[in-house]
Amino acid sequence: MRTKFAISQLPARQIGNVQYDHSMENKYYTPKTLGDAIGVSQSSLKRWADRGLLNVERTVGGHRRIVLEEALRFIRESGVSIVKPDLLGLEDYDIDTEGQDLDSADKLYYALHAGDETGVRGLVLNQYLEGRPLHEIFDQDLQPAMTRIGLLWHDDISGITIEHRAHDICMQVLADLRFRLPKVFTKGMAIGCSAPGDSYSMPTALVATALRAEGFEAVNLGPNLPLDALMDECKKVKPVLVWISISHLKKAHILRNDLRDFARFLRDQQGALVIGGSQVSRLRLDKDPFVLIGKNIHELVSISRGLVAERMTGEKTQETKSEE
Amino acid sequence: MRTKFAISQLPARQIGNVQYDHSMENKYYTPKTLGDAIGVSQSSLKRWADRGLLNVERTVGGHRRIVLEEALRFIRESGVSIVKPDLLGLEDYDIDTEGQDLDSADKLYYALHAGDETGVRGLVLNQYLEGRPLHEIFDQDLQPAMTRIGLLWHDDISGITIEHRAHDICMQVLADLRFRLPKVFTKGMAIGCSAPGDSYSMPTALVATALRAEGFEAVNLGPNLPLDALMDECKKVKPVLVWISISHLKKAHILRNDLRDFARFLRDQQGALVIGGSQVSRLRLDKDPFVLIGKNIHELVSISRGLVAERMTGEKTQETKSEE
DNA sequence: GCTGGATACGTCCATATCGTTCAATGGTAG
DNA sequence: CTACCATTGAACGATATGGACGTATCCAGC
Repeated sequence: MRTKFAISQLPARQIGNVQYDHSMENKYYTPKTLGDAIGVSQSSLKRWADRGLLNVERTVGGHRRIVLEEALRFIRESGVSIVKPDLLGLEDYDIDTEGQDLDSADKLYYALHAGDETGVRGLVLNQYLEGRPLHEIFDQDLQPAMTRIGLLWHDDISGITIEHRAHDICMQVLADLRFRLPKVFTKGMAIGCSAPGDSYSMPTALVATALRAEGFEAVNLGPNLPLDALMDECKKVKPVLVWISISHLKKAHILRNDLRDFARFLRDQQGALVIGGSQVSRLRLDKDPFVLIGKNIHELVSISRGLVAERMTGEKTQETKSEE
Repeated sequence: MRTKFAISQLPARQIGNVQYDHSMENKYYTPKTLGDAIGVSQSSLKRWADRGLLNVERTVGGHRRIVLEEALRFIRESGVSIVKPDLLGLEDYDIDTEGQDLDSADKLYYALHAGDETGVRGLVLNQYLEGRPLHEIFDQDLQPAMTRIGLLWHDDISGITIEHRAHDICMQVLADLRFRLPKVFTKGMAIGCSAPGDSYSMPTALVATALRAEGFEAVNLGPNLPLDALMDECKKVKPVLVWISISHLKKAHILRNDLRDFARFLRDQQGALVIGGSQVSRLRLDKDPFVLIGKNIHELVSISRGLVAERMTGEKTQETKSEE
């Protein structure tokens, strides 16, 4: 094992172009990564390194590189706390992962599986801060993870508790997220719920959160809402968009007709109905021109953008002259 | 008494590492920020920290950094008032009461009725920071307000949407609260859910939050959990306390027997079962010496304190391995 | 191999915080 | 009223922090 010293220039050793030193299985971190991970500025990190508090190696070009063990030693001995553990790859939910690299969806699954509330929050928040759209995180990470956890259900009785706990954690993180989103509601009102008889609360919460991120003033009415109550509310607030999530379906034929009518009612007051959820296909409403279908949250968000765009142009012509 | 505020999504500028404009991970506050926020000099803050009244972490260079939860705990327990809420990521908030004097329960009712999410959050947090115990806020303000809103249900169809919306807001505020509580789990593990067949999610969330504030590592398994799944989980984590909320009751006789057995099973592994909720009296379990009944959250919290006290004395004779 | 955007380099500076001392304030007991 | 004690906020020089600057390096994508 090669000795590592700070400050003085190390012998030329090309480590810059790879993040891994394959010969030693060492992982290097840049000052930015480590700085973000422990929540200090790069300036401070540089100063500490130059003072010898943190041992760094240097690339040929003079850039600092920090080995994982040294980063950990420094964190432990200096007493600084880790703000974003996942930046260091430290979220080891070692259930059946043998040191392999996990993508964000896998990490989320393991964190949910382990009931690690803080971990889940951190993972989702970081993804969002790194610029990933919420609908993408939801569609590609959160929902698959929950589906996967739902499958445990069949294997073992403990799968039920894991699923319930994961559900609770998701709802908490969603609430946290919804609250932290900038409250700029430029696109009008959106309102939604789960279909009557459907008591799944997560899908509709996901939609509400994603739509808030899109700039809608999204009001979530939660699971299992009678359609006439929803209609009554729509008469009052005139939403641009109404979503209904359908993850559990009892009386398909009744709901189908109700949704048809509801969509037309909304149309009359310049609103649109978007339905989604795992059971939506059973309703066979894909031919109906007034009922929009979002197969996932991304689609729903796309539809919402279309609606707003259309509304803009529609209002512009309406200002001048309204023609049939 | 002029501290009325809610939490703002726009955080204090320049705290710690933040380089994104709307920092979602507001981790640390500097003495200046906190001092300005509560209107005291940095000198006093330093002295309090040195005397151990306020827990601070230190940067490598020795500067004090305060985490938000600790700041809120200190504000709450020391009774200082917040002068500039926005510095802590809270925003000035005053509900429009048209001059009339309303108590906090009434204000909460109106805010919930109006769907004013920010208002509800502000009111609850305000009460909490003024030193009122969470269980008291829940028992005397939140639950009565929700009950009152539930009554609207009968008058008018719009009562249904109001109730759903209020429920969603409550769940959000609870999540927010749970997140802001200091995470010191000194009293052991607590675990709970709503009874099988009971799909009300709020009571069990209230309990989880109150128990966290009490120092339990409370895990909420949400509504409608089969008892055998709960039992399976209890075998694994050996909770000190298990709560079951019963707001809706179908097969009373079956559940009664199950709960009896469950309570005895828990007893055998040093745990206690506490049940509560509006339908609890129908179970007629008040004679059973092993099934504890908490008529409200305050009672449940009291019971939990008793349990811990008893456990302490019990362990003193046992002298098992001590923790660091 | 070349190239462009992202990132880090070294350096400088404004501001914040450090530990400490000291004067002002306010309550209390004699 | 005075003497005493506790608390507070302001001041001090020294140090720490984070951001800004122009230049240099890194590395992924072609």
